Amino acid sequence: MNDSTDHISCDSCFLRTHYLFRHLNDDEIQNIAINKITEFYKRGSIIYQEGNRMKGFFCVHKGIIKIYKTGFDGKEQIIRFAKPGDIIGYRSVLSNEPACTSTKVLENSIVCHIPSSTLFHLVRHNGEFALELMKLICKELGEANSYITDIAQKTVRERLAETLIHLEEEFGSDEEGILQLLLTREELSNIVGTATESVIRLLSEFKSEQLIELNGRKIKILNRPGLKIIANI
Amino acid sequence: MNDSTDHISCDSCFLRTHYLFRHLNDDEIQNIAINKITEFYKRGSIIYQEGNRMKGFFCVHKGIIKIYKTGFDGKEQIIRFAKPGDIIGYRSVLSNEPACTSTKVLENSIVCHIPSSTLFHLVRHNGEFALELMKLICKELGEANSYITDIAQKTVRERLAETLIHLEEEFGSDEEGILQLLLTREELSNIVGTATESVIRLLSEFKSEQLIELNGRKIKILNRPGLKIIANI
DNA sequence: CGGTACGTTGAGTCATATCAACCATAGTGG
DNA sequence: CCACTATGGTTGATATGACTCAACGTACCG
Repeated sequence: MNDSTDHISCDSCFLRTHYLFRHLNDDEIQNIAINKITEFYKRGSIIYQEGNRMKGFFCVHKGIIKIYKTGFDGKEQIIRFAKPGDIIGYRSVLSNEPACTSTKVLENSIVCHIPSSTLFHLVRHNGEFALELMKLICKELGEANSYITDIAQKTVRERLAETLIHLEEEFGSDEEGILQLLLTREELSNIVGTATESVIRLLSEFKSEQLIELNGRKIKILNRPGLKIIANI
Repeated sequence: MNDSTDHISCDSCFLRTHYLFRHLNDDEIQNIAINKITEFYKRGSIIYQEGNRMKGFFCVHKGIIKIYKTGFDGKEQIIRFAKPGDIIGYRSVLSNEPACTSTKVLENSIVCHIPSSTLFHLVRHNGEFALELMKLICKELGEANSYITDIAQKTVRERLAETLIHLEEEFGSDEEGILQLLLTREELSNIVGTATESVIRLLSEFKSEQLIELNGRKIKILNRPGLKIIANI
């Protein structure tokens, strides 16, 4: 399912100057470079699953990954997506608990595995890194809290409209205005928290209301403000 | 609404050796002691609200506080509760964003306000503290993720049963087996994410099924395993 | 004593889930 | 090359969980 490809150099990695890693000094980068393992994962492969003991976390270099929990009846609930620059699996490492989510690759991905010890060392010895990481976790927490309120209070129709808006904000759309991230109807329903059939029906409602255009998995937003009104945002 | 009562000494505070603060050295404790403000909040008062700019975070010394978001139609969604030893408001401080939740006092509380600068200083200079704080945030994040899955996939009946179990686990019950934390039906509905009437109906269903005993806000769990089966846990 | 907040119950409605059938597509293996 | 299977998408019919609205009871408080 995955190949080890040690081609990505940390020095030249675009993530060097972005996000989390901008406060690392040369030694710290070297430490990561020595200990990291770069892996290629094909679409459909699973990086880790609920219950796994994690030996480190992953930094996404390329690709898109969905992060989900499995409900007791086996239905997936998608929690978020990870894209280049995002890190996954850090929660379990920091808490020293088994993973509470699973991660599946949606677009062929290159991820770097960084061992737990490196993470702990950085948090302990680089305050700026610790702060940056905390900000990131807090951002995720804030989003999770909003998500809770949405799912608890909004209708499926509202949530679906909101999901479309979010998908465009997070992954953008191509020249033709088609959402970059192609999802199955079932995956959409696993974000919204509803039945697949409901997503299908509501999408065609949106289509007949001239809000979107449909072509298989390709979704084009025609009327963003209209969708936002439906979504109450 | 609140009085400044500077009686709580950090040296003798029971939180000194617990949770988050166990890795602080004497200087760091002194720094907190000098800069903190101890405040008393009466039942019903609001410590901070969505949108507020935070100048620091709060450490709960005594009392119980509910943390909630307000949906667009004004309905509260309770995210979690804070009890002695918990900290609140840190998310906004760390992210340097306005508060995204509001906090209301359910039981008369004593909280210590610790300024942002102290928090940042600790994270930057005490790696063990940073790690401990991260664990705490990660725990909250893990719970939020489970909550999302629950609300999205379980029925109201299942969620209400689960809520009762959680309330007992978190706050315990007295000698008679009555849940310590007394909530209005509306507050229960704001945890579960449903209408007040639905909570009332389901509670009396549970009662007639001998799962619980009701006496106003006092709820006594008679059949915990039964509730867990309903809740799917 | 009137006001306010909370709790309860009933009736009606609607959004959404469920079940079932069917179609399209692509990949597989004999 | 065709039958076979799996996966995903669509539609219709039906069932029902949960919400809304409305009325009323209760308790406490100033």
